[in-house]
Amino acid sequence: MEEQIPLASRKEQILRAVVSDYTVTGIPVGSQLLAAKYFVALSSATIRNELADLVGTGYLQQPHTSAGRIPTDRGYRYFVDFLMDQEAPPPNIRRAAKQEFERAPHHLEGILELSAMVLAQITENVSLVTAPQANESRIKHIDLVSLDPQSVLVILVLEGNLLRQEVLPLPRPVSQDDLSRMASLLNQEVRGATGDDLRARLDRLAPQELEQRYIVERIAESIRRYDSQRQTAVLHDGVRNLFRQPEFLDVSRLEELLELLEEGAQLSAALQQVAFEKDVEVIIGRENPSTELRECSLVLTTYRMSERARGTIGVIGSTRMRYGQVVARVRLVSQLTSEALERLAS
Amino acid sequence: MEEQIPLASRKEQILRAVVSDYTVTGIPVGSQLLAAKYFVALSSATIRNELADLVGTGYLQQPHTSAGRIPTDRGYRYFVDFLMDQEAPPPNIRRAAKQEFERAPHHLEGILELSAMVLAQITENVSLVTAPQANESRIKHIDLVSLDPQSVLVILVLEGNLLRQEVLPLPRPVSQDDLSRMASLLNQEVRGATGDDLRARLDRLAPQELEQRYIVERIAESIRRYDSQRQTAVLHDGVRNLFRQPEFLDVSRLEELLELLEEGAQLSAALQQVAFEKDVEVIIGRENPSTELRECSLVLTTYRMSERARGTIGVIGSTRMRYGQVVARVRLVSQLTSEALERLAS
DNA sequence: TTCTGGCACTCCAGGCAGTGGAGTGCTAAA
DNA sequence: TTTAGCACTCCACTGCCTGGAGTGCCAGAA
Repeated sequence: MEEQIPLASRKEQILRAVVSDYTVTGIPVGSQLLAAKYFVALSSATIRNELADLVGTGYLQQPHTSAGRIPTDRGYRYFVDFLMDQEAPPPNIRRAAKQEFERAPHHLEGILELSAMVLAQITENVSLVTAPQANESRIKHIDLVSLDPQSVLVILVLEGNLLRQEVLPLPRPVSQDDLSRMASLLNQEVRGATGDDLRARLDRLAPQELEQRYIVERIAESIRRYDSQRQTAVLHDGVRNLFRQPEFLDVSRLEELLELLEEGAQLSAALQQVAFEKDVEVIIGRENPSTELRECSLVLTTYRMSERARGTIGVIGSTRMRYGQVVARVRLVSQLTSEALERLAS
Repeated sequence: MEEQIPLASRKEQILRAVVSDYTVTGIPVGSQLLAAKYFVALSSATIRNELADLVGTGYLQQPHTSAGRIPTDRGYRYFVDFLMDQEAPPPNIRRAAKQEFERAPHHLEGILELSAMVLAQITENVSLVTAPQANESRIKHIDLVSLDPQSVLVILVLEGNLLRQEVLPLPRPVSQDDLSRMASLLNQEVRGATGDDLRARLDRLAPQELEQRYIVERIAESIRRYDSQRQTAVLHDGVRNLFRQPEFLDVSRLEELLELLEEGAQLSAALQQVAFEKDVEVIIGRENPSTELRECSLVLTTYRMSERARGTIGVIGSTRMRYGQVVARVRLVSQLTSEALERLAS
């Protein structure tokens, strides 16, 4: 990351105007337009001089000689770091989002899906949400349901009221009554345990009964499998928003992005790296480690479910996005998500 | 549906050749190509005469005067009804699909997602799957987990090992022990009940305890809400397959279809209408009730979960698709899905 | 009657040139 | 330091042309 030398005030104003106008219209911004719309006191020639400087220092670029200017990644970066006004979401949007969350389901997955939906809607971009990371799932409750004498449905309630199920064949027939007894025994013992805890306490938990040992082993395995799956899953919503944007008229760009979304693993890696301390993080174009994302920007932040458990939420879109608006709205949804999830934690 | 008058045999052969070639290459088929590739014994002039007839009777059309022929919806229909060979999926595809299903999860949703994924992959189109319809969900098991003294997590296991959860506030504190007792009581009573059953038997089930009555009421409501939601949900997968097809180079067509997919309700209506008796149903272009789908074909069939419960599974894509191949593969996945689900039923 | 070779015709895709306009850089004067 | 003026560049758009693919039709062959 190279150091940013502050620009002279007027250059800043011009950069801001170019970015603001371009992010809204998508048309390269010329000196005459700037003079007429943003700098009535100045002539277009003066502005041309400044624009030429800004191109020289790498904040702006020209698609071709006789076109207006558009921001470079560096220009966006400067804008985001120093010039951007966070546009507080208008009251109707705020209200609508809140209302959606009032009717939120009482479980993790439902809330995350809702967040993805709302975020996509109010930012008019593609939203991304990961499940809470950085901690292992803890068991809240176990239930054993007999499907037939030789197989049992194991239901795990994890933190966040997350349900997980697994069908296990049994080495020998066990009745529902026995299963129920086993379940209530386990419930007393394992509340709050992680997959690793279970495995460690295996001998203490069930030295006697073969079935019980077997079931506990499989539960431990299931939780750990789930935890590792969860690391890579990235929810998304709002692909249809991309079609409205001229930069995605080129189908190959759309395809690239869609593959990334349906694939997920690469994105996941990018999202992991969002620092928890930071407020909202903006990653612009080529700043992105992955080359597929060189023309995309990410606006990311974290939400919290509990002291330890945090996840990433944000937006992916063209580098030409209304950063001020998007940042504020990502923050809004992150906050609503946190509130909904903290209500779950217990 | 107008009546189909059988075509003379040679016309049929030519129609078949046009459809076969066009569905693979996407290039309008000319008389010379046909003569060289499919009808060595005939001259291109002869074929031209037949082609002109087929255009006259509405089976083929010309994009413009000096182009080759492409099938009309009617041409595809005739092909599908009378000419199509079902191309049995090659052994490696068959095997790969089977393998995927061997590792299928043991619950309805997971299996349906898997079906959508596999079907999209092997047909290289967008797959559609609805949950089983035409019956109300039946309760298999109930569990009550105390979250805090004043709220309870209700877990329902429905047919197909489908989990449903609901958090209920309690009018007054109830301990986990009481909840467990209540749950085991309910389990004995309600196994196999539908939402309506519960409501009908409410007084018999729980005349005494306020909490129990309240919980049973909410369970009944939850199941019925779920049943009605389920009617409209349509899973889909494989949107990225569309990008490879030249007909979707036009972004607006993609957008239309994607909106339909993310919206879901309209599609749902179309899928409901698939007759259970029929084998595989093919709906071509304008045959479709919805105008958004006038350039799309659907290949649909049903899968069965149990005697009463069936769902719809199939593919949506451009009218130019390889019907013979797609039909056979939809049938394959439908069968694998049925097998996986019937293993669940108990 | 059916098929076929021949031929004139149609239409599209792609290349090419011309044009108007938007926007620029530079220079000289205010 | 700003600005008016001007020559210049480049793109987007249009019209034109051309080669080629494919056609329809007709007259003669089978």
